Amino acid sequence: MNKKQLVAKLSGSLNLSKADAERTFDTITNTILDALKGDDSVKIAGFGTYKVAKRKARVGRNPRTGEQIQIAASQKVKFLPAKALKEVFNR
Amino acid sequence: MNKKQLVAKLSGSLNLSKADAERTFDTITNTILDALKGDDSVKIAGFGTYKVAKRKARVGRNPRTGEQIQIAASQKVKFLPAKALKEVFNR
DNA sequence: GTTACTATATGCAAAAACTGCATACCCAAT
DNA sequence: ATTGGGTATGCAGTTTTTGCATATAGTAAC
Repeated sequence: MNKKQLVAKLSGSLNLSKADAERTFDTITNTILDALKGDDSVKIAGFGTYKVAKRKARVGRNPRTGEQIQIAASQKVKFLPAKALKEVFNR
Repeated sequence: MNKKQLVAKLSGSLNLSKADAERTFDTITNTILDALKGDDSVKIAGFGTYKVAKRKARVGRNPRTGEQIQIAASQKVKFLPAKALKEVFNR
């Protein structure tokens, strides 16, 4: 499912136009993003937690050539599924 | 930020009552969940992709006793941040 | 207020992710 | 409808993450 299909479904469920459904959805993702930018994690009970994880610089390797490569430190958004979410897929 | 705080923010941004904002939010997470249950991944352009990843069975360990334990195969929801999302935190 | 969930901390084995890069593919926006 | 761009895949080898049991503390939900 892509964003377009998701918005179409929401449009029906929420009784909104597709444009409004998309605006609503974008507002939510942007709100989550802003919180993460502000160095905050976002916990959604029953769904999961979004966190920004810091990755240290390290030595990697080009799999083609085997050449060693210095990899800079970075940050990535991690999603940790909540208990309820795990259970849905494991029973 | 927790769900309550997120809903409060959305209530403002979307000009909805808190109850409606929460309903809207829950509808979205449920829609995503349903898609994942249906063995589908959910791609959200500019944000990320939710996938169900299969984890193989493996050997674990009780950290208290050191006793070895067989861990069954399982599934978990993975979130892969989109390029745009990574760039926000790495520049 | 009471119940439920979540984070944490512990040691350690094995799975999985990460790196560059080219290709194929699918989506999004023009 | 076309095209540009993000995304998936495969490759190997090293780094990183995962998740086991369990109690406690803190937070959130109802």
